[in-house]
Amino acid sequence: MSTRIAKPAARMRKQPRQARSIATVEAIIEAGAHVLSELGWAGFSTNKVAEAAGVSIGSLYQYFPDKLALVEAIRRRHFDHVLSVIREASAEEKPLRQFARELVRGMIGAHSIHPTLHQVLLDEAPGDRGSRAAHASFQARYLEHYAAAVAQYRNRRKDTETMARVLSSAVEGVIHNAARRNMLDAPELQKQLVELISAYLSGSRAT
Amino acid sequence: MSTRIAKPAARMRKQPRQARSIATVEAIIEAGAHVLSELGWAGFSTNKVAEAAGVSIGSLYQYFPDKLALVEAIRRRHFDHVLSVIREASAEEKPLRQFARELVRGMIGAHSIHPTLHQVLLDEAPGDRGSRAAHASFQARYLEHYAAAVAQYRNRRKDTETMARVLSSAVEGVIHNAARRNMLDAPELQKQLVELISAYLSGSRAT
DNA sequence: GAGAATATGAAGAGGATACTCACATTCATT
DNA sequence: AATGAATGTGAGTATCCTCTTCATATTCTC
Repeated sequence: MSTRIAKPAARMRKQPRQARSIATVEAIIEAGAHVLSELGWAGFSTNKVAEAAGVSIGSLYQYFPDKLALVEAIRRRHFDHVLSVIREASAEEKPLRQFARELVRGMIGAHSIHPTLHQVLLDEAPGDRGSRAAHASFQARYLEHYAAAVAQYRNRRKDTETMARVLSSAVEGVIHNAARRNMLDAPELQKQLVELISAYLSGSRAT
Repeated sequence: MSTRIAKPAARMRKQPRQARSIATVEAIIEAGAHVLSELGWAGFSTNKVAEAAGVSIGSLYQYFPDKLALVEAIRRRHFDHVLSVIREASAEEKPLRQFARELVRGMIGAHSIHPTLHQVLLDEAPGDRGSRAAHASFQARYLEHYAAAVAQYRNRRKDTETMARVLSSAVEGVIHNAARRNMLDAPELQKQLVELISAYLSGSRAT
């Protein structure tokens, strides 16, 4: 990656300049992700986020003009993370099984801290204004990566997109479910998930 | 369906006796499922449910002592439905592919009306008091059915439970996702889901 | 030490919530 | 047709949270 440009800065009321304020903003976003994942969009209130961040509510509004701007910041951070994971797993050509293993490892990593954040972000949290576009674009790129993998391991040209959709939602389903039951670390679960992916992509031809 | 015995009646303030009130209660439960699925536990308010049911808020409290009793009624109805679907699909011995097809068809049917009800019921909605037990018991029986199917098509004795877990959550994930995008009826999606199940259960033996 | 950056939290203004109750309507039964 | 039970109504209560602001206090940079 070329020199990290401070991201387009998501709608902010004021740019943090000192190290102290940068840490504050970071804490707020992190706490926001936590609250969002734990309580859902329902329980996501600015007061709770501030408290969870160990910060005054005033500080929150010092940097985020409103609730939505905060959600957008959280969304952006999470999406970036997830995309990088898939990109890495599907980079280079590698044996199917290895791809599956890396994908599972990466996805579990991306969800183990905030188990349901992904779901909430996609399904519950509203995305008014410009975020609608970013949202769709994330979904598209997300699926693209899966589709690329499918195309690579499956010679059939048809149904690639559908397969990508099925695969991604299956993986998400398993991980989400495991997270809810604190089973994300169970190695046999990881193994079985790898198995599921491999089986589907290698395609058993039994009737 | 054999003669439906009026279920043990979930905690109710008053038993509906006339046809009119039975219809009212039914409308309330149905509307409740709708609201719960559409707005999540967050947006689930008794006032909204009453309005959606086309009934006065007073009528709701005529039969349900409080919000939780209503959720329990909704939960009970949905769980019964889902269980019967799995039971039917995994009844008798049948070829793997046929089992998969029937399972997919049934699960899609059970989720097409209230796409996310299942998730909300399991993850978000609280279950104080005695419902905790019913909740766990449902989960257990739910998994049992999957496990039975896994055991039937897979000779390996090990990991049956994990496989059941993986399978069920994968299926749920795909269906939930498809529902959110109004793709539940897409035949190629159904086909691919059947494929996924079959592939996993018939087990590709590549390392 | 001056001025900017950062942090605070009580308070305002508004809305939503679960639930009650006194009353109106409709039913089943005679 | 009449009577009492069953059913239905919805304005109203009290409570709790919400998002956000602002005047003030602290901490940093230079």
